[in-house]
Amino acid sequence: MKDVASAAGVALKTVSRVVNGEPGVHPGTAERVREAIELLGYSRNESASVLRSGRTATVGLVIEDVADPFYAVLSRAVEDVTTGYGCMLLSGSSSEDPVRERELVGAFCARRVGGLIVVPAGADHSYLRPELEAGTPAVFVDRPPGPGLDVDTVLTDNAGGAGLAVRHLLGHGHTRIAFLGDEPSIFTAARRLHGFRAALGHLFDERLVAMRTPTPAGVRADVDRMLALDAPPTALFTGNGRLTVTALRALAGRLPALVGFDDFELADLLVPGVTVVAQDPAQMGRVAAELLFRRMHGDTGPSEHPLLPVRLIPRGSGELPA
Amino acid sequence: MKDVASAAGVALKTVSRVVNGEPGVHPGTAERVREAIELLGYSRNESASVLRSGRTATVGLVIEDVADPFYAVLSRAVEDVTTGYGCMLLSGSSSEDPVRERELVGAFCARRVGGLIVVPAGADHSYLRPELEAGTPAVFVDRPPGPGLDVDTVLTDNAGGAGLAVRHLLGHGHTRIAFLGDEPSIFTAARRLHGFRAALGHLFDERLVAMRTPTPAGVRADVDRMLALDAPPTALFTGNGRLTVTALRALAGRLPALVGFDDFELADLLVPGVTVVAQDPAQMGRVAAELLFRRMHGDTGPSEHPLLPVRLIPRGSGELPA
DNA sequence: TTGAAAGCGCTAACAT
DNA sequence: ATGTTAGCGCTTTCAA
Repeated sequence: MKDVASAAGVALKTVSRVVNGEPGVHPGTAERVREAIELLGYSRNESASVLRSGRTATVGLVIEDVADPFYAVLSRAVEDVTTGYGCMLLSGSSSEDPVRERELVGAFCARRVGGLIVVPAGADHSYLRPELEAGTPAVFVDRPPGPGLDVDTVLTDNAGGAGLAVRHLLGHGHTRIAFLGDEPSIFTAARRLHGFRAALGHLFDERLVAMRTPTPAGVRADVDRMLALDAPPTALFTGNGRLTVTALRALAGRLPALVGFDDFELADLLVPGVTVVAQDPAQMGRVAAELLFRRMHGDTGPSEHPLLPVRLIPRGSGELPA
Repeated sequence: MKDVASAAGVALKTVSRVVNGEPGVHPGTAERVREAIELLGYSRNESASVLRSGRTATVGLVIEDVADPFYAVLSRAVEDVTTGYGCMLLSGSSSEDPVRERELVGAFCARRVGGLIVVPAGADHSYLRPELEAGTPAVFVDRPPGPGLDVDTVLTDNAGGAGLAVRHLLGHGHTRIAFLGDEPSIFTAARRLHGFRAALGHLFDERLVAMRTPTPAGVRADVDRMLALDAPPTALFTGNGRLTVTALRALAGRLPALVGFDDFELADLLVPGVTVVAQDPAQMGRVAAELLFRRMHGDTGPSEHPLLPVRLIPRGSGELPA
């Protein structure tokens, strides 16, 4: 910057003004400065800028796994909003590991991000309190924070969606409906089980519930066990997109009626088409990012907790008769 | 840091030593410092550290679109390697826009990333030369840089893969094979067309080639046109994952034999299963990231250009008779 | 083993 | 419209 200033024959501060688009610079002077910048290949040192001004133009995003289409789409939506506000996105995958989640948040805070969007893996987020009090806003997405933390959340109507699926299957004559879900320690899995159970009422049967990390072998074992029961299920509700796909493979032709939570590409091209309760990960990302930017721009109102709706998309598998 | 120092009764520099794990600090002193850090909730200001030391512990990744499974998986692989080296990942989607690509690279350089991994959207990368000369290494992935830039690249054997697909279809008796590809200005699309043409030889027919951004309406129009020819194609080669899926929808039951470039989830569950020439985006990300870190660690050998192999996965659609 | 002082590149605050 | 000065929080260099 010093070099640019002397090349353009102006003071340091004038270069700073041009670089930051601040008003009060003669157009001719600005032009000379820009030429010098071009000539010298100057690029502003963001670290120095952040250090001095305290402003970052960067937000941090912690998700579970970018390679998961759900989070990939969510990431893209967050990125688009972020870009619209002239900011960059730092992001990382926690792989469902609370330690990694905390490391990522720590690394983001050390880089003085202006705000955080977090899909939490852990159940205790008290480590975030100092940052929140220091003025770094955070929005929790898909799952709420641990107890005692009053932050904005953007969640899906998990229980309602599960209820939708169950009522759809009941309406097609099913009374033996099984639930395949992720580990119950995961918030969304627990909420979906809750909605499933509530909608089934007295038809709920403990033996038709299996919850675990969806490995092919594990899901196959669960499916085999259930199909071998005296009164096997005639319908299946799968608690997330990965589970739906894993279950379809495990079923291998023995397909009972099936409704899955989460939409996925090609669900319409399978035979039969897969009926799903669809969330909108892009909307989730957009809503969370817009909320974060409102906070970053000084909105100090009470914390907000939008609940995003889901919709059932019938495609065939959920309309098979009992 | 100053507060921590006075709380622990030591000098600033000692705190710095502890924070950075530098040797030559009495264990007892270090412990006192750590307690003070814990007590005050201190977290190191990365911007100040970068400003002074010049080191960043951050790398930048420019891809086309995180929401695309191919790039999502590649991102994750890059992230994993990056994390292994104790670094963070800044990433952004160019949406196939050269201007955006350049903006992203500029933003990363302003943040003084230690290195860049770029899936280029543009055809001119001379803007990168100052950064490269300033010592920021770059690795180009999936597509090479514009002319005149001597950087490492990690590419897939696009032409070879297309040849593999064509020979597979020829082997099943097809002589009228159509090619649906992305815009020819995209490197991979051009290379795949090249391989397709070379493998077909005199059987190549201009009328059986359509290249464009794969919108549902556009692909449908192409497919309809080709199927209406006097001598319609009996087999189809689709030039990337998105195209394969879009074409499957457009075909809607009128499926000729089909081999697609790029594997995709559920390709095995469709009926018939979709035969593909599979790339390995995770390997691509890993190879590129490892190469970048070697450069960041001072390897100044001649630029490298690994060509990643592909493999044909027969699943049914590519084995349909002519 | 520990500390003091200088300065990284920039912007805020205050001149001119 | 432009310039001067101080200092952001850290690491480097050198000294004790």
